[in-house]
Amino acid sequence: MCHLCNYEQFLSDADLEVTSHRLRVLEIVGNNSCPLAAGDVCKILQRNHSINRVTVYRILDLLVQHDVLERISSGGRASYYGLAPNEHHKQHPHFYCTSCGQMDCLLPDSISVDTGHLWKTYPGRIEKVQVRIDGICKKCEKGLSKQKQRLNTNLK
Amino acid sequence: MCHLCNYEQFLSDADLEVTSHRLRVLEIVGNNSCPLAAGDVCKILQRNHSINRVTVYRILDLLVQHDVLERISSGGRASYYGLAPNEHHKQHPHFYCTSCGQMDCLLPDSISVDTGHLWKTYPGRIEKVQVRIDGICKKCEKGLSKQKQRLNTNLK
DNA sequence: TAATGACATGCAACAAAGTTGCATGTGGTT
DNA sequence: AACCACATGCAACTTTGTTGCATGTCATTA
Repeated sequence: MCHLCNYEQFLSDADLEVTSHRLRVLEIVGNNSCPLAAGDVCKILQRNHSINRVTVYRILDLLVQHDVLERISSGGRASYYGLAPNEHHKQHPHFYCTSCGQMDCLLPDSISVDTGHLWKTYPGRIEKVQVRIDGICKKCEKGLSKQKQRLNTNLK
Repeated sequence: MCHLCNYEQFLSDADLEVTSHRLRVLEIVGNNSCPLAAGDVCKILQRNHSINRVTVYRILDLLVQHDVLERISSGGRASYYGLAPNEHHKQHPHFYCTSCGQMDCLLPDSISVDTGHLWKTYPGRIEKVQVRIDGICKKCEKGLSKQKQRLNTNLK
């Protein structure tokens, strides 16, 4: 989402050792225009480097725990990852295409949500409010792709 | 969610053959106060009847396709199922407890979402706006349960 | 320099949730 | 009775992720 970010700084600010694997995972997720599934990150990394699938999962978990990345659930089975909201990246909703599995970021204020009442009245602890739009993306509507188009074009 | 519903009617209105398995799956989901995962539906059914896991998945899929049920994605790995919005059941947001996996229904107007602008401007087809609150439910906050409490108490 | 310890990574096996292909059962129609 | 459509069962498979343990790496200390 951003080529201006200093990813090394992100890691050390989060008290994480800076390793090449961690940096690469973070760069791939951070520089991508839309959230990526763990499997996608794997595939992209393995085009040029050798890295174990499990390591990718562990790094993603670690980065989510330390609030560097955000885990975004989709209408499908995989979780997606994007940069966590920070001073340069406002929280925003996402669009999930149920046809090709592509997940897009929407503008932060394309949808307004008022959760004020719930925060005041809900008896448990609220950690995150997630808004997701499901539907069919432009490309799929035009019939440019039937299924999992992203996996065949962007990746692999 | 409702004991006033005529589930047989729901099935035939959706042009679906009424079988005992389908009716039982629909009753279990429909009469439960919160959405259930496919595995939960299985366990509940298998307390009194013999039914194959795959059949439960297929029936749930079928009912979602015919807009009798709604598939609700959680912050976890499983999908949850509840009655689809209809004249007696307004669409509403859900609360997902990341500790015990319990998913609760919130009141339809506990959160207000304005998607008007997006509907007018988004270049694809919007099918569903899903709002989910993630957090820790009351029971878990009180330490009444560590993990997967629901599976140990309500079910099984 | 060698030993130590902390932690990052790799690898194999496992697990949960869901899907697929094919066989069998069932109920209505010819 | 023969046939057909469709519901269900069963085994095997897939995807996504997790766990336990072995190994590698690097900084610190003896």
